[in-house]
Amino acid sequence: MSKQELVVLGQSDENGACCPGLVTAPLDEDQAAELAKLFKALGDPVRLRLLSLIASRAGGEVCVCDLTPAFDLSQPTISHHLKLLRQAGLIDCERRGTWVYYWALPATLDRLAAFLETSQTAEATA
Amino acid sequence: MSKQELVVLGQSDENGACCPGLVTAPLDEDQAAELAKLFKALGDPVRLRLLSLIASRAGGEVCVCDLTPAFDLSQPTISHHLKLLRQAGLIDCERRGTWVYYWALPATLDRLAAFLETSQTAEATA
DNA sequence: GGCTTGGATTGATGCCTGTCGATGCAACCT
DNA sequence: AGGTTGCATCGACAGGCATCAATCCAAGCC
Repeated sequence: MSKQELVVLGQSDENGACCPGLVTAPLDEDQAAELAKLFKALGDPVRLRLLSLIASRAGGEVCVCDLTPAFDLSQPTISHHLKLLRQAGLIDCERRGTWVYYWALPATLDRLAAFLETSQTAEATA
Repeated sequence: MSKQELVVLGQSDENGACCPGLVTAPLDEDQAAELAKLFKALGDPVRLRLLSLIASRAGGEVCVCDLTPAFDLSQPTISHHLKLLRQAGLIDCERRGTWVYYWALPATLDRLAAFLETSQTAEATA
């Protein structure tokens, strides 16, 4: 059948869409290594909560001073986790005067979501 | 809009849909811990490749004997990774005569995908 | 200038985890 | 029964990682 023909679509690899989708085709080592980095960044309860705190924020931005007290951890530890999330491309930040603000990067999240989706909802109308 | 109304649906917590979605609301510690376990399972290149090999298989099943030679790793190591994927609920297996066959569990993958999706595509018609 | 406060960085420490060789176990085959 | 093959388990080891106290830097304030 043409099943294998279809898959080739999504993997342009140029814009960051990356990777054909988990169900679509086996990953090569490079793709797997890159995606693993992202999932590893999500593989910690503290980072997940941090990310959800940031991503669910109405204004789209959160000051670190609002994040730290939400955890029973030291300030350096929170800072460390934020750094990992940022290095993974899941969030970004900016210093604005005294405070540092973080926000989520939806593109990375959606990319991972698309990768995991098994029922390829062919929403790619483009 | 009714955006926030829609999301509440999926979080029944009874069937495994779990968790309101990353962008929707902050996670509590239990939700974060449970999801982190899943993402941690995905946070390794070898496991990602294993999962993609299994999930993309036409028949839906793969014999371990087909998986092991695809890696430059010892057989116990592959077995170890398969065990972790299975404990995470991402795959399951069955011994059939001499060989053991693995298959993917799409429900878990779709659940994670739905959790990560930022643009809640309200596809939950059910 | 000094002081204070918000965050990031550093270094150290203990745990977790990926890997392997060796072994065990189950199923097939003489 | 004995031998062989496919996988899982065990024990050990090395590297990675989460955490903290101490420190440092930047920005505001006196």
